[in-house]
Amino acid sequence: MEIKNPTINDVARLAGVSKRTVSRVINRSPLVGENTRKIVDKVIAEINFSPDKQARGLASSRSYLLGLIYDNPDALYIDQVQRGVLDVCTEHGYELVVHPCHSRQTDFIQECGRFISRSKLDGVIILPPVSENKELAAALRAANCPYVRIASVDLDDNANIVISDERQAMKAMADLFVELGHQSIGYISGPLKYRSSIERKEGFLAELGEFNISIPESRMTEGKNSYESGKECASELLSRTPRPTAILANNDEMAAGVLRVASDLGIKVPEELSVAGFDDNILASRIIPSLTTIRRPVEAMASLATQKLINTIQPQSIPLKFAKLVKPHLVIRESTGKVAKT
Amino acid sequence: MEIKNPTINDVARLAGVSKRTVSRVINRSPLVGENTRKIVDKVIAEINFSPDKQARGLASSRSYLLGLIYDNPDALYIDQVQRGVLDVCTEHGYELVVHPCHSRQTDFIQECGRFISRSKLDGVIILPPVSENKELAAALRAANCPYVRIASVDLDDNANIVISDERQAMKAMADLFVELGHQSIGYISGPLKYRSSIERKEGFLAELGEFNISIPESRMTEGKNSYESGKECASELLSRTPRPTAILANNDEMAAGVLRVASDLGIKVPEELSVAGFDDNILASRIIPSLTTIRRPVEAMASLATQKLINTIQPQSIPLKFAKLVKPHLVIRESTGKVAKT
DNA sequence: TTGAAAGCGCTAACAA
DNA sequence: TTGTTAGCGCTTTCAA
Repeated sequence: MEIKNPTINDVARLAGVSKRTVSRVINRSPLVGENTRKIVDKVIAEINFSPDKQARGLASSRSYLLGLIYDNPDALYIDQVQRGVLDVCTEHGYELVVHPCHSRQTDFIQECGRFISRSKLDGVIILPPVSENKELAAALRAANCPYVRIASVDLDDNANIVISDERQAMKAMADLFVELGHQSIGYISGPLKYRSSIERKEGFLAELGEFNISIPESRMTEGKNSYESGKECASELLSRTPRPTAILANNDEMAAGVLRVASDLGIKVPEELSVAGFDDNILASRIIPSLTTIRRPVEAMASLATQKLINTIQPQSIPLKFAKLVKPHLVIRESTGKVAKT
Repeated sequence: MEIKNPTINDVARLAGVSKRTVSRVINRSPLVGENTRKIVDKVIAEINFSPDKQARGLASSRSYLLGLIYDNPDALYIDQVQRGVLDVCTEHGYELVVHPCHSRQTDFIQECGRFISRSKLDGVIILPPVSENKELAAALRAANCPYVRIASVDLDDNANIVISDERQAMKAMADLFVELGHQSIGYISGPLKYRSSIERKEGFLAELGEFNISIPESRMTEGKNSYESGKECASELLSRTPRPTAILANNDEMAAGVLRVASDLGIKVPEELSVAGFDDNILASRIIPSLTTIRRPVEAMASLATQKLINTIQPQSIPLKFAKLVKPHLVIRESTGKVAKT
């Protein structure tokens, strides 16, 4: 009792009702008789009908497509996000269209706009660091395009953002450094044009301050979050006298750069130098010595963001305990140890 | 002279021609007068019109959506592929929908079918190791869904596949091992249910054979391509007497496992043990010692696959020198060295 | 609670 | 070379 490509008309005919009624059943309208609904549902199941997205979209000006906008070189992070997003997407009949972009590009905002309009995306999820871009958010709001940002600072309404409390995580990292007895600490920040870099730096410094430890300017450098820049910053910090006994980098890539420089200089980690990063990317657990770092619940954040987005698109479709803040946590491995006794 | 949401009707009216003619211009039909075309193009530019994908799709039963099917844990690989695909996609007005899947799942084929039909994908690109799945390819062919596979062995028509010549690359790796003087070599293969694992293994062994070097069964293990299984296999191989002076793993993840075990056992790399992998993923260049490995031109392969796919969907749209075979190449780093003199 | 009919923006037979 | 006219499969006024 199957039909090749069943349409709403087939269902209507077979169920002995009108198209309109079938449409109501599909869209869970409450204005359908208990009995009628049953009959229609039965036919739908029998001929294995599922509504055509394009037709639906054309008629209702929706696409059932969500977009993912990012300008982030960390492939592992992207991959985890995609999986988290897709989990929720498929569950609710949405599909995910990816869009790596170049936020430095001059027509970046328009370019994103074109991306959204050319496929009539129902909404987008924006990853850091693009998520910090005010202009983009403003353009999206102006274009009436639902969006959710994933970020590390609170820069939007609850419905439009998922935040990881990185300040709090850095506090834990500072506590660890203190506990291990480090006083002479080097810090490699991310680009300070990003709020997240500032957030992490401030969180770390503030907590150290609680223990009356401060980091002089000469032991703070600004990196670019890349492996290469991690190496450059590490070379600089490790040439200082006295040499820091510990270095914290804004991410694992740069921390890997620190490990490399230390190895080249014959400095033993963690005996002579403790090193830590942020992200817990694949490197962190594989590198030798394995890296103490901070892990964000990336997939969970992505899922939450997607739920919020879908809830904006079709209100009340997902009953949510809409947490806004997610807690990263410290992962202690081999690269950190007690400061050497003098 | 802009219109809020210009449609084909606006263009037709303003250009003083019929809808049909505008449609012809949009679709580059040759059956349009030189003059008419100019006028229409001018109007299109003036009011910034771009055809609605959904409407187009509904009418022509196409979606301008391509799918990416994979079941591969290497995030970096996926990321590179996505970028390669998107490069070509956007250029030709297509969008990319991602679909990580579970090929062990029993209803895997149907699940992919649903993915394709629910968004009426115009075609899909399949990554290894799913790309080796015969059933999937057969189902796609039966469903008349254009596809291109990325693989390491020739298992389809030229139009449907892009191959990396991994056998050839493994030959180069074997040459290196021989050149460095290794005779006692350990090998960690990938799961031998995958053709690519077999291909790499055979390529390596065959070339060694050319130099009258053979690897006894006791120095060959079958890994699962994971870091953990790399560690297990390495423990096994390194407990053999005499100990191998070199170990080649089917991928970088497992090679990283070998480095870890060697480090734990106090075996110096490369002085006492040479190690090499395959993939050149992010680990390879960051880990200490950095890993000798093989790099495939992943982005280029992905772009080529996409061009082939689009060419299948709309014949002759891309003039192509349709290469089928792509050459990976050896990347020599710190983890390999001359065998220790006895 | 249900149905008839008019589109959504585009493509594609068929004519002219 | 160009236009007329139906739809594609669905949603949605409006009326019953």
